[in-house]
Amino acid sequence: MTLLHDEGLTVEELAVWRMLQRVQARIARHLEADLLDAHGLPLASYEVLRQLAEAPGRRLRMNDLAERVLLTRSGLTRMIDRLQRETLVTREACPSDARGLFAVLTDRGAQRLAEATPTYLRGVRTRFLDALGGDEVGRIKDLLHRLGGPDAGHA
Amino acid sequence: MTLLHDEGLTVEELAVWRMLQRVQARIARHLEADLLDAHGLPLASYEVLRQLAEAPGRRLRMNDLAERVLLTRSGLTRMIDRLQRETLVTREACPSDARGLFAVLTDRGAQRLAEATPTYLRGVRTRFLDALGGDEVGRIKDLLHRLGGPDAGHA
DNA sequence: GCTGTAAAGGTGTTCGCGCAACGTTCTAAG
DNA sequence: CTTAGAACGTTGCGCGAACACCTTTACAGC
Repeated sequence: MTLLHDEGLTVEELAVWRMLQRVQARIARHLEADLLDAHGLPLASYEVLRQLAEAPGRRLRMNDLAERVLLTRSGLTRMIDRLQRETLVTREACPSDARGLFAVLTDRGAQRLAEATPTYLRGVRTRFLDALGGDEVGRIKDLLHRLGGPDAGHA
Repeated sequence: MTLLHDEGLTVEELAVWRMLQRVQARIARHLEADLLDAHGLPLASYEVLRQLAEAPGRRLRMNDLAERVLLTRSGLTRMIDRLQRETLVTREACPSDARGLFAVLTDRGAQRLAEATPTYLRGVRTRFLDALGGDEVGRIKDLLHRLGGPDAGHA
């Protein structure tokens, strides 16, 4: 229980944070590689398509979508540009607010998502869940939920 | 316990992975911002300096260091270039292997690290640990350790 | 000794992202 | 009605990272 400096952190606590970083990065990198060379789809793009697929009307406001996929609005603009170039997504005006735009999943986008999803799920299974006991999923979920703040809950 | 596709994942399991991503990204972004505007030091640079400070002789082979900070070798080359420009790090030849280079922490680097560390630790405390009960640290450490694979253990 | 293979590190290039600034539209206060 | 401020999305810019490739060195087999 050796304390570090005057912040009252133990080395163990610090190590936990480092581990969290490593684990997340490692898994994300694997998933990215899997998706990329099986479907030419970056992980971030996959997440965007998935969010849209889950949203009512397959559409989400840019701002809203940006928050969900942890991108800035400008970052999302470029991402949607790319996806639109591949005709996986369209932009549609928002009737109730002329400032707003919807990102809308196209049929091709939905199909592409469907193709990639098995790869993604298999990756999550093998890179992540297999290392955990089934009962531990519930516990880690509980812990992460506490860390996720007030949002972060989208079953 | 609804299952997804044919991979045998539950929605809960998938949600846990998403949460892990969100939590890590959110915290890292906060730490980055804190370090950046208090000391003009990106989080990744901080991690490099810290790894060097903890290493015997304040030095690490480039390849070795790259793995620890989750960078490719080329990424680390540029990073060390930058840190060297600020005289926080030096490169030294490896006596036993002419191909090898050490990245070595300078005194200025150590000092800069010391200045930034309270900010870093305070960030980890407030953005991460405060949301956890003390007893939960041990549990999450155990879980992450399992996910971290054979390495990832540096107290 | 040579030769082939692998490893270490660096370089050219490309790409994705965040920040700051901008135009547009909505909304509230007067 | 007018005007100040905020919200939404986009754009110019610079930075940081990965990928593919290159040089140099180490090490194995013959």
